[in-house]
Amino acid sequence: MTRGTHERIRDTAVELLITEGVTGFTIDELCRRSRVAKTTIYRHWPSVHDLLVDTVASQIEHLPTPDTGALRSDLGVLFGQVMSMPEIIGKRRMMLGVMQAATDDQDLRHALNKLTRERSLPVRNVLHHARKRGELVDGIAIDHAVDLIEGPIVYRYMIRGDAFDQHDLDAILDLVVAGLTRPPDTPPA
Amino acid sequence: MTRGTHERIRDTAVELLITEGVTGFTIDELCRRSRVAKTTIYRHWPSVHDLLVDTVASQIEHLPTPDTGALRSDLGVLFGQVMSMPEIIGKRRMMLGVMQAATDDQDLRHALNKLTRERSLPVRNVLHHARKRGELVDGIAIDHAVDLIEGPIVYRYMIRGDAFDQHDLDAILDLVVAGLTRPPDTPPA
DNA sequence: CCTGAACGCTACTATGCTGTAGCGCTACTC
DNA sequence: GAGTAGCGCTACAGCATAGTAGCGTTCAGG
Repeated sequence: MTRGTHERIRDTAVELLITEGVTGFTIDELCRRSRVAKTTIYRHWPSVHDLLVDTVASQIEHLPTPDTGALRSDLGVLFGQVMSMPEIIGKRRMMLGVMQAATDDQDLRHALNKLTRERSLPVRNVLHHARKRGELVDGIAIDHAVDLIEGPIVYRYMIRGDAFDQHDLDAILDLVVAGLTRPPDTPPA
Repeated sequence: MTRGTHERIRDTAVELLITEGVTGFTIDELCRRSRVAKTTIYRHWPSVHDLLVDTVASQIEHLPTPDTGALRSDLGVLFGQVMSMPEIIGKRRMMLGVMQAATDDQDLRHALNKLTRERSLPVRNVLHHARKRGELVDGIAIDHAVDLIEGPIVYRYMIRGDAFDQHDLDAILDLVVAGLTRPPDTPPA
């Protein structure tokens, strides 16, 4: 009965999407890699488009929210572990391709929105914790704070494609937190 | 002699790249839009790859560096005018496609690097001015400051594809400048 | 043993793309 | 008036892709 056929296709599809991107996400190539017949793939998914959307949606991952008691160290833990995932740097091609394809494809856009929303959830959480502790400067919108934190990191590794070591990460987080938090001697309003 | 053939192809190529992105950048489609024969296009460029690289390279634009005497207002002027360009939002698809294609293509990568470097030049300039005036906190690397400024803006409009009005821009710039500059009552070291 | 589900395989249609060959037309130049 | 540069047009080869048809094979379960 080869129960694992569906899973094998799905796993190979994930690997193919990550290594080759959207433009290389091909049924023929998927056949070669998975050693599954093309007709079998079409027995599981009606079209390559549906398979692509499914594959993108499967990339959702739920990250834990650190709670060290201070915004700066929370962010250090959060992005430290994100950056240490070896596979994330390899997802650059995938993400760029999906983002571009999503401009023309509503299904992909929905899947991608879920991905990015889920991805930034821990950042939102640690920001809310910081606000409860009175760390945050008054009047900061959480949305803008999320942009401020994720923007430089994503920009550097995704857009520019530059290397990104621990020193860079610390420097950027220091600057960001300096803009978001009140000076240590300033009491909450 | 139809002197304008080369220019007509080039102009249509720019329009095609912007509206359809890299995946839609096709010789056949270029023929349809420019009303120029396919053979004629190949008489001007040896391959579609060369034409694409040329088209990307032609998108370089030199922005003036504002000098209002303060970092915050410099950035306000700079990004205010960048955001007001109506065509820039339409270049999202193009940029995403080019960035993805650049991961596999050295020529495209060079062209893209020139583009982004030229694009961030005014930001670097106003940061150097701010440093000379003593506005910047000591020890900040200009590279990191550029990431901090451009990152959130690019992230929001390019990655998330969200709307971006004057209020959002001001809020983000306020936060960024707060992290980069010393408090008003602190004298330079 | 028989049936049916799941899968493999080959072949096929249809499309769209790159790049080239060959021929003809026009208009400028000498 | 002859030559020539630039261009248009049709046709083609070659390739990759999406998706389908038809038939054979394997294997579990009754």
